[in-house]
Amino acid sequence: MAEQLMPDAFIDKVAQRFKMLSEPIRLRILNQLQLHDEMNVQELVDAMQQRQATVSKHLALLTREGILSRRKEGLHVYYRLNDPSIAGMCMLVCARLKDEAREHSRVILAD
Amino acid sequence: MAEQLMPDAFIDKVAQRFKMLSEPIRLRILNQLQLHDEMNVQELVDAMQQRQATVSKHLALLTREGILSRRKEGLHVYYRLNDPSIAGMCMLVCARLKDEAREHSRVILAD
DNA sequence: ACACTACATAACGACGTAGGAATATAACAC
DNA sequence: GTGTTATATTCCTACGTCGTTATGTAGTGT
Repeated sequence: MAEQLMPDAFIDKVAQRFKMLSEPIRLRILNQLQLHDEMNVQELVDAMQQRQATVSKHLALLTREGILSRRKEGLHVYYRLNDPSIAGMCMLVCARLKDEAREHSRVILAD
Repeated sequence: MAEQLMPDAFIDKVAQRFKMLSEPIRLRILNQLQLHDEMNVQELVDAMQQRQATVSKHLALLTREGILSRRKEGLHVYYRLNDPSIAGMCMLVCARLKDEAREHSRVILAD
């Protein structure tokens, strides 16, 4: 008999963590921060093509969740990735999506 | 320079996948299906303590997303986990949450 | 045919959260 | 102090999705 995926007591927190990763703009922010170790808000605003308020709000969410760290330096605030599990999660999902795509095309071709 | 977490073209699909995992009730369904390989709707309704319509809708979402598979047998419909990446994702998140909790208590104790 | 069961779906209201505009706050320069 | 810049926050509206209720549909049995 297989074990549980997660303890019942963790379910709400796990759901919350996944929710933080369920917005494309937040994933794009994480993607940027993976490329450039550290970025300030304006740099992210430029990269995201989104309003400063919008970016700031997502940064606040990700930081409260522990996914980003925040470092203030003068007028600027620098963010960086603070969750070593993120990379693995994204890799897992991407690999799975590729598998699905491959499987799907195989089925299509089999017709 | 680190690589991207995911290709830009995948971002929307990755976000969608995470969104499917961002509801406690859906995680509880996945947890049940991990324990009992295959369950029909009524069995899941009983385990979830939720209305049949509610459970059916979440099952439909997870199935359309490719996370569950569906097998009809007479009047009953049996669902099972169909995404081998789910277990790894949940493990990663849970491990991370535990790390955070440990780190947090360390900080607290250090005061 | 009718009745019953298991499940799916539609219509509805409630709530959460996204983005936009405006405003507040903080740090610097003068 | 005033002014300016970088960032955070508040208020608002719009939209998505949750759960509930009611109804539809498919399969079985008589």
